[in-house]
Amino acid sequence: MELYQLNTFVRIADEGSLTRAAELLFTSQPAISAQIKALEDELGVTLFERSARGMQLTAKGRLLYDHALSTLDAAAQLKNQAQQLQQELVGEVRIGVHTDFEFMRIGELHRSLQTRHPRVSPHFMQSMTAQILPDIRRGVLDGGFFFGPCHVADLATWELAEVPMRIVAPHAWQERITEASLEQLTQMPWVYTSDSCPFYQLMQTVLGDLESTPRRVAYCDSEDAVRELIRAGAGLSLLRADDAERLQAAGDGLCWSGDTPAISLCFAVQRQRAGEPMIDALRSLVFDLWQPAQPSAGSARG
Amino acid sequence: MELYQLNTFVRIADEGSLTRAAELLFTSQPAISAQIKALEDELGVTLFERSARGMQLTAKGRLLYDHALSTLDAAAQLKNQAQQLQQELVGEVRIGVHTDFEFMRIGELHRSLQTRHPRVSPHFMQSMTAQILPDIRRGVLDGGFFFGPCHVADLATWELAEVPMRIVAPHAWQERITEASLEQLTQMPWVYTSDSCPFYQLMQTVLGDLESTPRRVAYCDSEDAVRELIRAGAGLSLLRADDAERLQAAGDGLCWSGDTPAISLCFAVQRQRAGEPMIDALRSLVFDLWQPAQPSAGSARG
DNA sequence: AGGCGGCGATCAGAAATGGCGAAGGGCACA
DNA sequence: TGTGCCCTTCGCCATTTCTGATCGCCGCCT
Repeated sequence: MELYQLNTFVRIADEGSLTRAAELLFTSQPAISAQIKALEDELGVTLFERSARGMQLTAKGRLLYDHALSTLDAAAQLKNQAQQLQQELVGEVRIGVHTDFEFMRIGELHRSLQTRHPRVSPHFMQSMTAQILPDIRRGVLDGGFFFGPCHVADLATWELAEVPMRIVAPHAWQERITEASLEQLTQMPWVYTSDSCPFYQLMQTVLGDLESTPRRVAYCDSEDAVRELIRAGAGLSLLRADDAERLQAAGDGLCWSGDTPAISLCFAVQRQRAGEPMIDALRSLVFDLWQPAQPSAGSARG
Repeated sequence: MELYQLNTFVRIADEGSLTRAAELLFTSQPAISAQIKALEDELGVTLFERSARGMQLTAKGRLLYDHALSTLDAAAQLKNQAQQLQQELVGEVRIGVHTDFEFMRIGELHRSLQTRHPRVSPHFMQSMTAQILPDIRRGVLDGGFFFGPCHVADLATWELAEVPMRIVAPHAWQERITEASLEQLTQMPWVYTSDSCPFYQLMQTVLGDLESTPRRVAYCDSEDAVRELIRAGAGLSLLRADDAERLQAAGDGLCWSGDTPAISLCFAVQRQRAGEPMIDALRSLVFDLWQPAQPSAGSARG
């Protein structure tokens, strides 16, 4: 029993005539005669009464007709679903997020993903730059945000924005910080991040040129820990400007007034997966959200 | 897209391996590989991810899997239904009933039919012997009861029972009837039935031998009319014994005490349809109900 | 009553399709 | 680096399916 036979079956039943059904099915009359014969043989049921005026369902045929219809219906639904899925993205994407979700506008990203690709379910995994890049490499993540430097040899990366930074001190250090030079800040105790962290590299850039190396009183991996240590009066550190100002507004820290270089907010995917529809859609949505000045900056070209 | 492809599809999905699925389907591995390839091409959707460990559903494949299952399910239901219908009788039977339904135990017949052949819906059509036999001939009725003589040239008939008859007179004729001879009854006015009615023939049998032909004051077609005319005092007539006694009990008539020949209750179907399962089942149920002495009496042999 | 037209069944040959075994390439695991 | 497993591809064969012609049947029209 095959679908083409069932289709023929209902067609003949609807038309009441084998000959007319054959025309509608763009085939010959003997062909579908044989199909029905085979179907009747297999089912062990006479489906039609043959007469000089055509073919008419028997009582049993009428009962089986409904089942044939629903079978064909289910098959049609399958084809429809497939048709829809053809153009549609389906599956999961795992996206690494290296800093707080609010700043990264993950809510907006999620909303636009849901709208444009409703069958894609995103996993937003909070992590750190130092974790995210190897996870993308290993395929644990499909894409991820990170803080620059943007160029990463073996990944496709794009710079999304420049994020202003601030040097922040504990609140109690007001008189020591105000008017202090960068040189003078170096003498004070610093809360450092691990050396794989881009903040570390930024600190090296800012402080590394000076003669005196800064005093490191602590190392930590997360911005949250940095904030907490500043709040606790442990030492100075670098924070995103918006973060730093919030800290200052809450009376938990002080922003140093001098210039501080910005850091690049970047996005990365595996280079060899850059052409995949899912990856491409993800990149496209991230771009829509962040509107980077040069859409394909960074190492994506290389 | 055909059912065998869908079957292969779910089999591979369940097994997670094309090779194992091929074994279970008693076919070769290249064969079902081609089937899936054709299915994927037709649907425009990649159903499986191929790896060195086997085949695994893609996200889209997982969505289509359910539809494939329900299609196969509907097809299986069709086959089951057909399987059941193979041994089952389905359709309508039209049965002619020549006298009142209660006497003919139509309720019981209906019940046994419903029990043994639930998909058969009977039409019980009240009629008269003179109508029923031609209706069977013409195929308007599939079978029917009638009053004998049982032998009907071109039909298959069976005698079910001997039904005792009575000569019944109006209630007011008590003194005229009691002790009257058949010869004397003939002198009185008679309610006759049409000459195609077996009651007529029975009357002819009973009265025809006598010298004096009976006085016919009325002709009518239905037993109901006969009863009513007796009740109204119009004349004598023949009735089924049970009917006659009920009439007498109600004070509406008098049973003549002399002997009256019985009439045969018979059942008929078209001779050439005697082998059809539906006809045969009907006959069988009628026999179960009436338990005739010689199951295949009458002209069924001839 | 007889001929005509339409319908489904059947048949032989042709076309298409599905299946098989062998060979090939990729990946994991040892 | 080699071995084994797994899916794909290829050429060939067997079976199925389709086609066009023909037949027999029945209802309808003349």
